[in-house]
Amino acid sequence: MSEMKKVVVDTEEKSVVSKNFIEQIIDKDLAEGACNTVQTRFPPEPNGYLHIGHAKSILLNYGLAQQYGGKFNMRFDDTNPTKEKVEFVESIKEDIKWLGADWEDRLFFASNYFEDMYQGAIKLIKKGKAYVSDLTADEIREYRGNLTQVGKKDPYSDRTVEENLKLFEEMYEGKYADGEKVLRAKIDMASPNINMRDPVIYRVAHMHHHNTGDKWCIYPMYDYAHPIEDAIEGITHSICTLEFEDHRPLYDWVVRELEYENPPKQIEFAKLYLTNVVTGKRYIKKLVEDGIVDGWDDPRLVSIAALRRRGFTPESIKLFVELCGVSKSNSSVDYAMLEYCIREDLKLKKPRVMAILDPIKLVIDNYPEGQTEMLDVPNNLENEALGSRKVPFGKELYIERDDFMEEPPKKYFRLFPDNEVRLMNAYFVKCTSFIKDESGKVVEVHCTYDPDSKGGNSPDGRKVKGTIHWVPAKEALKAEVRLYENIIDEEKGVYNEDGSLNLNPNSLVILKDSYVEPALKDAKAYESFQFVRNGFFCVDSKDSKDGAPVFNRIVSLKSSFVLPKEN
RNA sequence: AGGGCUAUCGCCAAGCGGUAAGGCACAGCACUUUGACUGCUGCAGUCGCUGGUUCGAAUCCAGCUAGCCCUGCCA
Repeated sequence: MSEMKKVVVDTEEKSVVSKNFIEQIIDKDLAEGACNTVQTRFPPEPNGYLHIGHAKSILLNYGLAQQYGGKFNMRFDDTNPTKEKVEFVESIKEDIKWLGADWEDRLFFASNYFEDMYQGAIKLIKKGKAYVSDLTADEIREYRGNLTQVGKKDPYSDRTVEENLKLFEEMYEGKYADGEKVLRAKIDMASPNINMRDPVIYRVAHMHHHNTGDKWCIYPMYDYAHPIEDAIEGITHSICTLEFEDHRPLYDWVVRELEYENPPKQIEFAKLYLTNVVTGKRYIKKLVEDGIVDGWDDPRLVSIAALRRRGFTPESIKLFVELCGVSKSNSSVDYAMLEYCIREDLKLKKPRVMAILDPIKLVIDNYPEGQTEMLDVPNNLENEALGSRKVPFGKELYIERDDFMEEPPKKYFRLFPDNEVRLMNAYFVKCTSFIKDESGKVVEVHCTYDPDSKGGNSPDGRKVKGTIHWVPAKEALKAEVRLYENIIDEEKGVYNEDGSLNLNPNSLVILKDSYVEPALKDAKAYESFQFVRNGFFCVDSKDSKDGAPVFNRIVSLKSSFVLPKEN
């Protein structure tokens, strides 16, 4: 795995790849002695599946730790039992491992710090910096004011330290019902930053917690809990997304009032958005419910599980995240960039095999009846280490329907009457005739081959312009192939005017009559290949059966060939 | 009495007062047993707008405009 070194000074070119703004902050902190090591973390709430956006955060945090010789923690931010589920902690761990971010022995749960947080709250109360309020949720909202109006003093904010201590302990003991009392930080009801208007830091929730069971019935709020979690773990740079910028004053307030040494620093960056994809939980939920996708890991989605199933690799995602960069401006990265990354990762690593997606039969009239030759075909011309394989060749083959035209337009150099092309890795072949059915559809193409051109070159030195791929009709394996397009209709954007998703009706095309080389019969789940001229494909992990793989197209190959429009 | 943040090519993104990096996309040429790959070439006379400071401004100052975020006992 390559180092995530950013300051690559190419002595030849004298070019310098500059650091992103977070690296610049860390460099400065290190230089000024604000910290002498780097400790980062990824702190998801276990309330859903991870997606490509999370991958950016994971890889950013992990990469920074690596780059600075620091450490990376995995931490579940499980401070709200009403939303969290164990099934998600497992899937999240699996996804992060797959991405290659290694937390070593540092797997933590915010819930393991509940005692520290409780003690911290008592400390705040004793300092006169927190109080118990009896206001209802509605009243708190009302007292808070709004964007243009300052808040009003909470009538309970003048309770004595002793009274607050007693009340808070009673909250802890379970004397109060959910919502009856909260603990508030005493800051400034007139602050222009609404987060500072005496934020609630503890609420009552009589609920079973996946980690702490029934031990607690009061739970800390994110704004109070998060800085404590970071401080306890010795996090130096607490990296989160832009929407938390307004929370930073509160983050700093907590760290300061609780008097933590080596206070962690919160840094915010812009989330990764991709064009033409859906990441919203409720939208995906609806897609699943409506049967439009077959689950959270449907290959058209961009959850980590979906990307994995589609055939993306951790390396490709890492490359993608690096190419996207890190900044503070909201942006939406073109899906084409992701496609570039997976092609880039796979092109030298995977065997290039032949598969016919939409078959039409090709008969070589002068080829001996019943003869089969086993051709030795290199797996990847650009990577000899991948070796070679045997591909049977015979009188009857399948070729792509697109590779034959009765009346070709200009610049068409595939098969058409009287034209000679090369069958990849095999022979030159010249089209002699074709057969149509009653409806006029071509059902069979006939040709003759040049026995001297075995391997794909003619000894007389004549050239052909086109090379097409094929599969032996008898030995080929019939396989289901699934072609994908963005689930969103690219022309009109993600949402319709009524807020519904603007779905692409062609996002999934299932081909039931495709043929692949016999060598692919035992391909295993997640194994991927380049289907020459058709793209990169991956064996579906859900629907493949032994000896009957189903192939997902990960991405097509680029192509500058466009068939001229009819008429 | 609103606050915070952002704005550089179609999409990302460097740039940190000395005269617009790079990647993706796109286009063209060459090569080609993948119309792929690879190689080469092209692709911002200008940095949201308007003023100002300066020998010099994307960079500093002022004012404006646009977009995003914030009024959970969610994270």
